[in-house]
This record gives sequence, C-alpha cells and structure tokens, in this order.
Amino acid sequence: MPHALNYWLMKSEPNVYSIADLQREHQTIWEGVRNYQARNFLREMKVGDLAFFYHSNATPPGIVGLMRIVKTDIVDPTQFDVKSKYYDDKSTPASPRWQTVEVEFVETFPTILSLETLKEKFSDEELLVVKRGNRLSVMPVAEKVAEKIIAIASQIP
DNA sequence: GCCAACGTTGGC
DNA sequence: GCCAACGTTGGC
Repeated sequence: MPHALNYWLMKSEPNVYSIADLQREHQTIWEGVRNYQARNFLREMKVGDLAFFYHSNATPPGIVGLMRIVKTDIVDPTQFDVKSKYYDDKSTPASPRWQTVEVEFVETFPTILSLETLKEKFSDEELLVVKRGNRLSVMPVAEKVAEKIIAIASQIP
C-alpha cells in the first residue's frame, strides 16, 4: 500500500528564488534551510508529496503555486561551499547537518492566495503560516486544509 | 526602514 | 542549565 500523500508549505523570497524561476528551471534543489525544525520537516518528506510555494517578503506575501517532491535525503551542497552564505563550518561531509529535497514545478495558481486571504479562511491552528510571528520556512499542511487551498486557488479569479 | 517575534550563541 | 545578548525573519 502506498504511503499517504503529505502536503507542505515552503517559503522563498521571490527576489532570491521565485516560482517563475522554478517554472523556468522545472526542478531545483531547495537549498539554504538552516533551521533545525524546518530541516526535520524536509527529512520527513516523501517522493510524491506536494508542497505549496509561498512568497515571503513579497507584495503581497502569499501562496503562489504548487510543486512536487521528486527526490529526498539530499545533502545540501551549499553547507560545504565556503563562498556560499549558507556555508556551515561545523558541518562535515562525514556527518552533514543539512539535508533537503529536490522539487519540481507543478503549477502557478491563476491568482495569489495572499496572506490576508489565508488569514480570512484559516485559523492559525489550521494553517501555521498565518500565525503571527511564525518564522518557520518549511511546515506541514493538513490534507483537508490543503484541499481547501487548492479549491480556492482553482476558482476563476 | 521599523520592529516584533523568535532562534542561536556563549558566558557563567 | 539559565538567560542576556545578538542575529535573522518577515509582515507592515
């Protein structure tokens, strides 16, 4: 029996890496997560899981599309790159600290689901990203909530 | 640019 | 193990 499909939400600042970048490149390694809670969620991901792409530090911030996890347990190469801002001198190839996943583009939603809209539709218990002060860049999304997000996103604008 | 929230670091 | 200082995130 196949594992249940899990849903996630992953944040990126569009001036660093946007959904348009992912659409053009088709797939990417999700580099640069340096928070243990977020990394632990990355470690839990399974091939086939779906993740909402969230633009943070954007105008407006919000969910802009969907991607799929295509490879898991990737050692984030930037942790060993001394020229990278994500370089971690406490991490060694023998025991790397930071794992991540490879994602592929699925779709850009016809309209952005702004943080304001998400706050209207969901409580902070249903959807962690609407919680005030939340800084986690990778988080799980409950299946029912995910289905509702997709339904809202699919409506004709 | 401001600043609230919160994670990390390091002295003790 | 506590906690003050510091750095970062990210909405506004």
